[in-house]
Amino acid sequence: MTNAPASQGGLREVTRRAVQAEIAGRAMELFLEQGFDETTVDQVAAAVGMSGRSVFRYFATKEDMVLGDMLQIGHALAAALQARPAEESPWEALRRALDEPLAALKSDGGKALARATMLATTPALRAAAQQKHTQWEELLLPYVVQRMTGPAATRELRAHAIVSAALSCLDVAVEIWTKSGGTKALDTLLDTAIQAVRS
Amino acid sequence: MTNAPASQGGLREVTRRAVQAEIAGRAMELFLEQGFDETTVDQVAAAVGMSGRSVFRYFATKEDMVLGDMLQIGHALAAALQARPAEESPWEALRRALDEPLAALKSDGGKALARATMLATTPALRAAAQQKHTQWEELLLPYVVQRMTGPAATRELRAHAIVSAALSCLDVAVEIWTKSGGTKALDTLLDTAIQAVRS
DNA sequence: GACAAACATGTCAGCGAATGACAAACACAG
DNA sequence: CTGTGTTTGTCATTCGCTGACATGTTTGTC
Repeated sequence: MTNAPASQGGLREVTRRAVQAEIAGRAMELFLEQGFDETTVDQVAAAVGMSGRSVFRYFATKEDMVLGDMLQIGHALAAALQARPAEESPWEALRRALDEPLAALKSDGGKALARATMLATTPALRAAAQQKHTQWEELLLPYVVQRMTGPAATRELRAHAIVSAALSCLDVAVEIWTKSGGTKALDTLLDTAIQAVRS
Repeated sequence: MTNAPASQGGLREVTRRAVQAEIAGRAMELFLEQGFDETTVDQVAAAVGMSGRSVFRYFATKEDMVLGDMLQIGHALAAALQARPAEESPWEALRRALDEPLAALKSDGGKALARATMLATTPALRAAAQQKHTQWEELLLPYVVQRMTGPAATRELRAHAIVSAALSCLDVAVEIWTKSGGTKALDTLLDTAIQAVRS
């Protein structure tokens, strides 16, 4: 009546996001405190005052409490890639598209670093992150294919190889970055990695 | 004790390997028949006539029944890389070191293809395979670092990037290979992928 | 304001992977 | 045969995760 349903159940979606963020935040605290594997889902649930079952209605897996936003970032990355000028080569466009997420990591200060460190030292999280990484590849692939020249028959293969290699460079750069305690410049590391690969 | 004093005390180790192979074989049959996720460890155990608990004394995880030999291959790969002439560039040496495992895949006929297909379509296996892939990186890294020229400060970073990119190329090539049903030449796919990345 | 549909939550029950503890069966040295 | 060490089975338990059911709580409609 008086209120337009904004965006059809918009309120529900807002509260849902809020609860999700609350869970992720508390979970992150506990994980950093006592480790990811050493923290049970029920502990997280208790910390936010709900049942363990309900937590799984907000996150499909325990890992998603840490990596839940990576899919969003992937979409943002794809959008940024699509927005790059068509003249840029695949490598160039990919590198530029990574600028924004890279800056986000830097501005986030120690929080992103702590997260990256935990991610690097927890096998279960590493595995989950690599899965997201694969999703990114699928999101980015079409926009790289568009930029490919040369024989059409191998276009998909070559585009896929470039995307995968670029993300590998990102991973390596982030790894060295975390090992350095965040002192080294992440964008320089990435540039060096990419240049080395393209030697 | 998942690890072994290996070469010493041969008989025990031999029987152990034999049982391991037996389990892996039966497991593979069941997995291909009814799917990896749809097969319980107890089913595999029953098929080889032992308790579920004992199966876990031969394989640390269910995934290892499929991927158990990947670590060995990694060591073989590292040895092959080390054996390449010192004049070869990192990329060249890595490519040549991959020749043998590639040939093994080809000669194995449909078996390797079926395995690769299941691996590609089962998230849990993909994740585990990527973990082994990371182990490979660590095994190969030192021998690539040896081959690096240029500023020493970034040598590790650049070497790591190249190794990671090379294995990414391998993954992409294998993926297209499985999608093609094994018709396309795997080594050509890999060459094309590497060339594209180094553009 | 009443009512029905949609949604969120708690509770209970269960599956399957993985681990620890203990006892029995076995091989093998002396 | 006896003692030692390894392998295996059995039992119990933890933990991630899912399904089913019941109970409220919103939300939108008449």
